[in-house]
Amino acid sequence: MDFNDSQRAAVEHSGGHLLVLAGAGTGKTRVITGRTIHLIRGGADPSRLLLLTFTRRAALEMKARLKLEIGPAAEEVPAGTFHHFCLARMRAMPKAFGEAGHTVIDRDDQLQIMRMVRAAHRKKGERFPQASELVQVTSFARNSNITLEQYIDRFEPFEEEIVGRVLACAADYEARKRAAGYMDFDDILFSFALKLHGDGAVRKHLQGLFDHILVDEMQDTNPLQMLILEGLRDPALLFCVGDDAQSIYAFRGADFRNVHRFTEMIPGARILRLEENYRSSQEILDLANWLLEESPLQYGRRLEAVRGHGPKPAMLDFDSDLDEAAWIVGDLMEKHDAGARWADHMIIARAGYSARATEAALIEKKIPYRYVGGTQLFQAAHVKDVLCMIRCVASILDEIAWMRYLTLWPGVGDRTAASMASELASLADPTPERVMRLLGSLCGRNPGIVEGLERVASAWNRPREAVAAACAALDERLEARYPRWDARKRDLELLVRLSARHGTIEAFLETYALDPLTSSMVARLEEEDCVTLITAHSAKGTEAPVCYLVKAEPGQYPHVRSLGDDDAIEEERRVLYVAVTRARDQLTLTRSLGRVRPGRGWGLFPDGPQGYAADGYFLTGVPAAIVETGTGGKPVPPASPGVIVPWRSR
DNA sequence: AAGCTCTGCTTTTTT
DNA sequence: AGCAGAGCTT
Repeated sequence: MDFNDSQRAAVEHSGGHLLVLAGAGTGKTRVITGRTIHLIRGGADPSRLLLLTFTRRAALEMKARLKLEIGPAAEEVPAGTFHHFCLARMRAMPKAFGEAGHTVIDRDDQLQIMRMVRAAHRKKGERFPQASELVQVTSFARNSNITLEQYIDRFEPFEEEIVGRVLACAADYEARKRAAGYMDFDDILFSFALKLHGDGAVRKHLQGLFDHILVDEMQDTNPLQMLILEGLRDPALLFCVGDDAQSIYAFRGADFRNVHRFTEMIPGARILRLEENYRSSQEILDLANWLLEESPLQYGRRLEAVRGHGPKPAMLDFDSDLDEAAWIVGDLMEKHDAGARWADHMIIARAGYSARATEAALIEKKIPYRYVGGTQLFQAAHVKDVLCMIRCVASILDEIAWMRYLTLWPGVGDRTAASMASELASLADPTPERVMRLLGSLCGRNPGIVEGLERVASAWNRPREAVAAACAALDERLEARYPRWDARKRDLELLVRLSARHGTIEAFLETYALDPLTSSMVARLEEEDCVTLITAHSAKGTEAPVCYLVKAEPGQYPHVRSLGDDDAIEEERRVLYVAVTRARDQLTLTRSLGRVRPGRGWGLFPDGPQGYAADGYFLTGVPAAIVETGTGGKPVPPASPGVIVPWRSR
């Protein structure tokens, strides 16, 4: 691999902890993988390196790149998300961590528990925070390593008179979770960090495992994750890579002070900067640079294109999002007809729902696409139904799973299901036979409840068959429950196929809980050359030659929900910055006035178009020199064909 | 106690 | 438009 001077300095850095501040497109991934290879070639033991990434996808990509460069030795390098890593270590030390047997639960399950405890604390007819808000707030506090009381003092999110009951609610949530043997995402980090800092022997052991810890997307780490890094370092050296201009996860507790104060927090650490952009044309970077210059914050960042010049970004206005979608799809087809690959195109949306119109248009024109960051396959209701049935067999104590499974049956509602679940939970010596017998006596006119479970249990050691048995057992129930069953049923076939890749059911369940496979990844298994539809958040770390940024309009950037909170608005700016800097050769921003026809949904401008001056809209006043504009679905006249310098060696 | 209907809200973003 | 939660009817 070739590197420029600053990249090489980072890759070959010796002695001491290092933070690499790498702007968008400056070869961040390249540097991390380069560093890993450099260490291995220099004699480091691959299994004593640790690669921590922010998403599972990033970890997989990193591994793939490593494998390409150094072959099978790449397999020995532990790489994964913080959550993944912590959980694996905890599982490996069951004596130290009492949590070893715990079931990992996802957000849906958290909500389920919170809903149950919330009902007990809410006074009739009172406005009380939704379960989702309660989960969000407690989660944020834990990731920020502060107590809920401190959080409430600082942000005052609730009315005075309900604070006491919110706290009680949170306490109940914890108790209930513990009693059922559940561990949520935050528990994974929290328990690990607690032990790491509270138990000298454990810490010593963990510190002895690694020589180098390499961290990707450092700006998105939260205080809890920083604590984990601080606990693991020395003698292990930290090599962290990040870009504060791309910090977009503050809503989840990420704190870019972990980047700004790196040298204070990690004594002896040094900082290196990467500034040459190898990804985009200068025209695309001009827009990105302008965006940051408009900010009241000093990012002190100006991206310079190594590759040279290309066409200006285009900004096209449409009457409605349908027109917008139709135009994008038409443009895609034109490019494809002219010989471009579908895979070179990425459609970036602010939020899942804002991609819907485009997705519909893609489907209509039968353009192959994958959707990254959208609705996750495993969150689809019918998939959860099947998974919960399997969880019932896995654990007699899995209250959430039992509730969900039992209430699928006719004549069984919350009450009946709850009492059945508690009978099961209190069963002394719960052998499978006893469980089934007890259940048989409880389920009255629904013998199917037990029969299905028995079939799953008898195929337990063959994941594929077990999952297939669960699907078959529920087929009739689910068909009655969901409209458009044919379409949904296909998801279950996928589920069965996915399960075949796992050795045990437990491994299958855990993988899904921790890394919910998006339907897109499933799509990728089937379709190689396809357009990528992706949220701006998921797009971080990726790139494509041609990018469309849909609904780049007022109300989206900044998102209306962030108005009134300066920090949140600034984060929104960075989201837009991330989106813009994904494009290599060509960037098209599209927007519509969001006019709504009465009775059809709601829009940001229910009273009709109000122009583009709405509340702090970031793209108000982009200099004409920076973008080409166009309206009404008519694209701008083709921009002067810019010359893109071919990839230069880096 | 179950299950239906109505209402009102929804839409950030993800491990 | 679609869904979750609340309340009403059976």
